[in-house]
Amino acid sequence: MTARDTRERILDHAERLFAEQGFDRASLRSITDAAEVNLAAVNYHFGSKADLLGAVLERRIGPINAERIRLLDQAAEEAKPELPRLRTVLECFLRPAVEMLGDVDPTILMGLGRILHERGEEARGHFDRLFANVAERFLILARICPELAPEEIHARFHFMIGAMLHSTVQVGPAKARPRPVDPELRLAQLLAFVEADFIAPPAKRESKGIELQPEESSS
Amino acid sequence: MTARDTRERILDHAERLFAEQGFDRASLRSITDAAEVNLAAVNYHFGSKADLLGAVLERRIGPINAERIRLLDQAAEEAKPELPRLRTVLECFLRPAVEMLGDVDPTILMGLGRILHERGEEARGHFDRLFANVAERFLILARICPELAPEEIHARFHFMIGAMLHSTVQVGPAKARPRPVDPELRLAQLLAFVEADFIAPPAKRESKGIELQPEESSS
DNA sequence: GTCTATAGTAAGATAGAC
DNA sequence: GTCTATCTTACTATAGAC
Repeated sequence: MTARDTRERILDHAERLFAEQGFDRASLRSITDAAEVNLAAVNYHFGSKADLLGAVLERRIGPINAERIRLLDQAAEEAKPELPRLRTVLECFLRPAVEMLGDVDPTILMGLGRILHERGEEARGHFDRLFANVAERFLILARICPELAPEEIHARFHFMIGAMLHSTVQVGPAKARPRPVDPELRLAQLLAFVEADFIAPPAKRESKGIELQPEESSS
Repeated sequence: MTARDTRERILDHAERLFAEQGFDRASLRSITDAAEVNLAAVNYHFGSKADLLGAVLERRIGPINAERIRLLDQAAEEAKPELPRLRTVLECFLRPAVEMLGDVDPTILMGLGRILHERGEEARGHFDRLFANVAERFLILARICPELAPEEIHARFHFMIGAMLHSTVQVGPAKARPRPVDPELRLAQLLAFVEADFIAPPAKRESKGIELQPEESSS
């Protein structure tokens, strides 16, 4: 077995087990046992359990974010000397995720999405690092929506990311979750939702979007 | 300090720490330190960490479910010899939660809601136990919606519970979450959403309700 | 790069004195 | 009921042979 095999095998099973059980409950032993590699290989290749999670997320999200930037550059080029339309920019953000994650087991997507919530502050580090480039490039939104203050743009961008993550956390029995949906349809729905969020006037965003079902709980 | 104080103090701080950090990361030691009680008191009063979580959930959800059943009995009595209206029954389910949780710190509600997701199978036991009575009584929905198969009723009921839990998992930076919303407004919104879910024709429930933002992820 | 063996830590649980 | 002290277990991480 080559070193590359070992690395990939660890990543594959770490991803699955993190998603299935959460970061804390998935032990390195269970991961290396499943991957049929030695326990010490994790620290050799990744340094620590936290960095292993980082690598897992990087492998999924990195290519998506690279594609986002590629599409955005292309859209900006085509629109010159104007700015691209809001919807176009949002599509540059959403399309790579919908397309590149379409074939991934939804259970894994849900699980990884949950992990980014689960461990607020610790995951925040991974999160910020992974999205640093994308967030910076998509500041073009500030020029497309000049009526929104920078903090407002920032909040809405985070809201958009959050809505995507949020929507991964499916609830109820598995069979109640209808599965295959046409990717273009999904993209259109998501786009409509997110665009509405960006078009909304500043301030006073109480009863909109995902807030439509107000916070409620545990019962 | 009386025994009752000890019990309540443990429950208070366990609830907070479970909500803030999740079940696994909140250690019994951190809980007993915060509550200023002895470590062994947890096992004395609750038996185990898992049972402590059960008691925390019971304390919040138990009274709500009791009130749900009380309201449903009352509605059924008033409607005799007819069946109560669908909306009335759903309101019997939703109102106690909205009213009785209105004053609870949203952070705690979110945290507890997340825990019920977080640890799928383990939490499922608590979940089923806590909702057993309520689920049984609300089978009256099957008679009110005779066009829906029993499994369909069951799925939609779970979907309703899930939607409530789901909506607790707020995302994005804390300041982006607008807070105080009029309870009656929240109830009305939630009711509209849930009623729409129940009124929908059988099968083919793909692009409705919370599914409106399709499953998507990690990016 | 891979392995064995183990150090070091933190956790849940409990026995037994008071 | 409460406390101290301890048992047992599981984990991450690493040192060092190969």
